[in-house]
Parts: sequence; C-alpha cells; structure tokens
Amino acid sequence: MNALLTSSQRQLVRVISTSGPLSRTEMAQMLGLSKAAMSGIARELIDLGVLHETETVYGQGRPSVRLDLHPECAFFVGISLLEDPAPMILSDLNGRIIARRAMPLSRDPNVIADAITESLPDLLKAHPDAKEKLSGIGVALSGFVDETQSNCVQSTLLNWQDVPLARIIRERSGIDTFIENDAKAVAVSEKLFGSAREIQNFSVVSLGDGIGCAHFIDGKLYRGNHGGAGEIAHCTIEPGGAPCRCGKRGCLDTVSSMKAIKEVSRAEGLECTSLSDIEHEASTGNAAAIRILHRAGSALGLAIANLIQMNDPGMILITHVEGSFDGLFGTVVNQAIETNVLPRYAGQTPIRIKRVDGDVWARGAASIAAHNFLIGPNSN
Amino acid sequence: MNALLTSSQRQLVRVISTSGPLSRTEMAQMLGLSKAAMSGIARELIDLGVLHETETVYGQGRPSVRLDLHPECAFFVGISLLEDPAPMILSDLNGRIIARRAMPLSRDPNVIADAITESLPDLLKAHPDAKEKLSGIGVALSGFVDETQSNCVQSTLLNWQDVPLARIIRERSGIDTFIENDAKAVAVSEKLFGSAREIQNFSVVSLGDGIGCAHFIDGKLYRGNHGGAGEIAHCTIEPGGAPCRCGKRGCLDTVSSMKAIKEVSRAEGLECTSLSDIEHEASTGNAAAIRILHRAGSALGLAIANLIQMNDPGMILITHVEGSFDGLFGTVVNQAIETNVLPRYAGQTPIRIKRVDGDVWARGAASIAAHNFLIGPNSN
DNA sequence: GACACTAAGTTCAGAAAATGAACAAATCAA
DNA sequence: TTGATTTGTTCATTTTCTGAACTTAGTGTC
Repeated sequence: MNALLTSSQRQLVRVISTSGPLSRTEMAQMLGLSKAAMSGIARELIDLGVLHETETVYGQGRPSVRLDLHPECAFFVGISLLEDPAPMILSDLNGRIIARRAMPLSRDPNVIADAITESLPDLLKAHPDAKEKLSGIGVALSGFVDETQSNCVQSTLLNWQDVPLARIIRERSGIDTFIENDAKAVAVSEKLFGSAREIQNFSVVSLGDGIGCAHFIDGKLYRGNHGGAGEIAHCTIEPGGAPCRCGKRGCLDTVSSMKAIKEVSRAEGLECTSLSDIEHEASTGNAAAIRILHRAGSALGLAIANLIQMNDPGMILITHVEGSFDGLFGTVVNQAIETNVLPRYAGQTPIRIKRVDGDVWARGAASIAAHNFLIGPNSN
Repeated sequence: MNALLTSSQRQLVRVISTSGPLSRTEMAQMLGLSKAAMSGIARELIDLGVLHETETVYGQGRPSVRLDLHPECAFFVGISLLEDPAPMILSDLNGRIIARRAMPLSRDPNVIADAITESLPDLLKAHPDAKEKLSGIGVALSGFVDETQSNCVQSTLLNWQDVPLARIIRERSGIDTFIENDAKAVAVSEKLFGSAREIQNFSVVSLGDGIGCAHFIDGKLYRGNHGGAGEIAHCTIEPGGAPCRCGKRGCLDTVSSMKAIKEVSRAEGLECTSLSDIEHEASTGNAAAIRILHRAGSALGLAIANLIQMNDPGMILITHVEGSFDGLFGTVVNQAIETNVLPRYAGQTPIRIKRVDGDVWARGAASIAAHNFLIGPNSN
C-alpha cells in the first residue's frame, strides 16, 4: 500500500510524521508547493485513509484545519529477541500497544521466523482491522545490523554472523520485515513516538546489563560506516583498567553496566542482587557500595560528557530498566557530566532520564517497521 | 547565477559535485529520472557553461560520455583569519589555487570587510574570467559559527561575540559571503576537493597550536545543536589533570596540542621550539622528551579511538602543520588508537595523515563558498 | 568488412504534476 | 453588518517528466 503512494504523497506523510499535525497551508510552505497542489495531495491521502482532519485552529481569518496521520491506517508488529520468552506486540501508527503476546526465543533464525508466523494469527485475533492493515514486522536484537535493516552482521548474544533474518521472516510470513539493534530501535521509537519527536540531534544511552547507545543526527538514525556508531560501551574510560570481554581494557562496560556493578559488588562481598540494593547499602553509609556507585557513575558521566563534546546533541536520553536515577548513582552521573563538559555548554544539553518497562524493546522493534512505512528505507 | 537554476538542474549539479563525473544515464538512475528528462537538463547545463563533457567510457554498446562540472564556471575567494597577514586565495571550482595575496589582519569586522573589498581587484587583476564569474567569498576563523554560516557566535582569538561578519562583507563587497570555523572549513574542502570526496562519514582532526575537529555525517557537515560538534579538544582525557583555559581540567588540549607540548617541554627544561626539536631529542634518548611525546600521543590516540567508537567514521584525517608523523609522536598516536578501539574494528577505520601548508585555511575558506554554490546553504 | 548486438543518448507526442489567479468559506474585529 | 483576513478549492495554463521509437557509436563474430 505504501508503494502505491506518489512521491509527493510520501513527502507529505514524512513531514507530518516528523513535525506532527499541520494545516494544508503550513505543509505547502514546508514542501515548497503551492496551496493548489497541496489541496489535491491532501484529499488523495484523506481518501486513502492515511490522513484525517483533527483540530481546528482559530486565529485571524479562516481557521486552519490540522491534518494528522490516521493512527489506524497501518499496524505493526514488534518483537524483542532480548528476552526469553520473546515479547511480541501489535501497535498502531501512534505507537500505542494494542495487543501483546510472547513466543519462545531461539537461536535458529528459521525457528524464530516460524514462531513469529505461527504467533501472528493469535496476536491479530481480536483485531480484524489490524490484520487487514498489517504493514510491517520489526525485530530488535542485540548485535550489529547492516544499513538495509535486513541482515544481522554479528550478534554475540545470539551467536550469529551474517544472518539475513529479515529476509527469512519476510519469506515465511509474507510481511515486510526489518530488524534493528536494540538501542537504535529505542532511539527510533523515541523519535517517532516519544520525547524526541521534535529534536533533530539526540543520543539515547540505554543502561541495562550492557550499555547501548544510538545517535540521531539531522533527524536520521546514524549507524556509522560499519554499523558501529554508538558503541559507547567500549570507549576506554579507565586506561589500563580491568579486561573487558571485548579484548581490550578499561571499557565503560566493565565499570558502569548493571552487570559490572553487580559483579564488582559481589567481588567486594556485598550481598546485593540489584541496583536498588546497592543504592540502599550506600545510603546507609556502606563505604564499598558508595565507592562502587561513585566509580560507575563518574565513568558513565565522563563518557556522556565526551559524547556531548564530540557531537553536541540537542538531548541525551538515558533509559534504564533497573533501579532509579534518584539515588547516588544518578547524582554522580549528572555531576560527572557537568564537570566534564565545556563550562560554556554546561547545562545546555538536556539530560532526560526515562525508566522503561519490559515493552521498550518490542515497542522499539515495532517503531522500526513504522519508520520504514512512514519514512521509507533509504530516506530519499 | 546559481539562483537561476531549476531544482532539477541544482540536483544534478549536486550529484556530480558529490559523486564526480557521471554519464547522463547514470545520473538519470541516481536521480530517479528518465533518460529523456536527463537529456534535456544536461543540455541546458552544458549550454549554461556549468557542465562539460569529459572522458568517453567504452564498454559494450554505445560508449558513455561523462559529464563534469566545468572548473571555470565559477570562482571563489577564500580568506583565513588565523594568521597575520591573512592569506587570501582565488580558486576555481576544482579547488585549484589561481592567485594568492595577503591582507592585514584586524579584529574589527568593518576593517576586515574593507580590507577584503580593497584587495579583491588586485587578486582578480590577471584573471578577467574569474572577475566576471566570482561566485562567493569564504572566510575561515577560529571560533563558533552558526548554521547560517553568517554569524560568528563566539571567537576567543578575535574576541568576538555574535558578529555578523558574512553580512558585513556581503554588504561591502556585493558578493555572496559565508564564514566557517577553521576545522569545519578544512573538512568541507577535503570533502569537495580532497581525499574524502567519496566518503560519506569522516572526521578531520586538525593538529596545530590548538586541536580542531569536524565531522561529516551522511555526506553533510554536522555542526551539532549549538555549533559545538567536534569540540574534541575539550574532551576530558586525564580526569583531574591540569587546568585548561576553558575552565575545566584534563582536556585533550592541555596535553596534545602543539602549544601544550611546547609548554610542557619548556617547563621540563627542554630547549625546544618546535615539535621536530622535541622529536629529535627523543630520538637521542632524552627521557623527558620521550615522556612528553608519549603522553601527548597516547592522549590524542585515546581521544581519536573514542571518536571512532562513538561515531564509527569511514575515515579519520589528521592534518598537521608542524613536524611530521613519522616520529615517536605519530607512532604512539597510531598505537593508542589501535589499543583503544574494539578489536573487532581495529584497523577498519583508515587513519590518514596529511601535512598541510599555509594555504589550508584559505583553501578551506574558499571551499565554503564553493560548497554554498554547489550544494546550497540548506542542502534541501 | 558485413553483420548482429548492445547500450547511450535524442526526439517528440502525450501524460502527469505544479502553478497562478480568482474565488468560496470561515472566522474576527469594529 | 461590514470589512479584513486567512484557509482552502477550483480550473485553465504551464512546466516537467515519461514512454516508446529512434539514432548513434561503439564491440564482437564470422
């Protein structure tokens, strides 16, 4: 259905999806078209059910009518391969989750494709509308994905090397499928549906067992020359520090990831199984806990400060699954950012913290499909 | 003249300027146009003197004729405000320097504008062709420039704050003028004329008294949200290290800039006035010299490695005015990059070293004008 | 060297898309 | 109620692009 749109129609969809609801006149200006041309294109898209009229804005003169994407003109499935069982969601064009299922995780791409295909009818059961307008499947995974969003170049977690997962799923299910790295998927979902809608340049730092990061630059996801942009976890933060599983030493990952924090705690004899536990110990004055959180927070803050210095983003979004950022750890991170950023720019880059639930990855995955529907793969 | 081009014509110019000479058929494919449309557009541009036919490529079937920009269809003036006297060059569309002058440097934008305007006739004297087709003036300076490439937001060297230099020069001279930060100007000139023509993502690190850096991302100069992208010089590289003039501590600038290296050498009692001197001392076994170069090289290498980790560029271009990269310093830099980059990616990012002469900044400045002529200011 | 074969580039009628100008519609302000 | 103002529509006209047939300039083969 998306392929049936003319290039002007696609442009219009793109503008609305990045700028939100707009009047016909505003869009005409943004696209450099005449009001006459806009009028026609808008009507076509309304007739196709892609756009619909929303609020009326009153000012001087005839009020303008904002057009927005019809949230139910397309539906998407998102699957996260980061947990077992793998969460699976059905979302509309606004990123709203409509249905939720889970499927067993596997390392065999064929098994995954089959599991997805078999789970689809159940996921879509109560939603005949979505069944008909299902426009794409997105998959989030830990690893590197190439720029076609079709091949997984490498994944340690899944033990993959050049697996054309999207193609396999596409063949089994018959539905347009795209895969993406976990952090990059979250960045896309924040850009489409979240707090970054109007920000052209921002970076997402996702804090969990590992540390992920993704950049949006000039309104586009930036994946780098080998798909490795955002590999902040393996920035050297303590030269000559502890060996990392990547082969080098002193990576941020060895200091500030939840996994690292917990391991160091255990090594120091703390009986803690979660960040909250350690935070609690620290608040009661446990020197080891304080030291650990301080070290982890300073390292993460320094890495983020360096990121700000290098790329000058308009926002840093830190997402975390575990614990909270109100304790010592969060305080130290913020402090470290402040002290390591050019004083001239200190406080200029908003740092937003977002506690995310178990749906993030699946929602991110769905947003990859949505992005391909709205913006297209090559962003031309 | 540029404003007279239709949007298709501009697109074509843009494609050629980024991809080099192409046949009509190739361009038709790249722009998604029919051969018929291309034929017409190409003829128009040839008639206008913007394009010309170059080599003929023989294959199966009728040979294709590559079209390229006519190097003499536009000329540009570039001025560097980094030295006194300020170098001033005249270049063609290939970046070839045709004439060279110098003018006295001033901190008063009006005086600069007058000096440029007065120097122009002399610069253009022997080149009536260039006089007629002069299409823009570019100015490179040390400091922050806004995204319109018209205002200098801040310059420590020139002691400026929000100076609309481009507008002033434009008014005096009557010629389209754009200004740019020094490192960013060099990056643009490398993209247009240098070794980065076909690379979409790369970073330039310019090593001189200070350390500058600029990123090209997805084929575009990336300036960041506040124009501060590439401020690698003030990444914290030695936490808690020596105080920097920026107000914080341990910045790369305090360790690896030529100024810092020389200052530390002097403080350590070495009688050295240039990098070559220190390199020479090191090669004769002077422990202090070795230590200084090692520290500076490791720091710069680490910063570049972090840059590679974060942005995964397709190339790093290190430009340096002074000394050479064949000695200890260069070796240590390369080593530090290797050891601090994910082993998986080690050696994957080409590091090119370029010794630049006194023309770099003025040539970079001219390329800013050329870029605005070829690609346009907003890159739509 | 004649012949088919291939692919580049051109031509031109016709289709598609965008424009400009006039106009209808919906509100505010007085 | 009237005028001002701005949105959005309509339609004839212009601009731009396409498709298909054609010309051109080579290669490869016998």
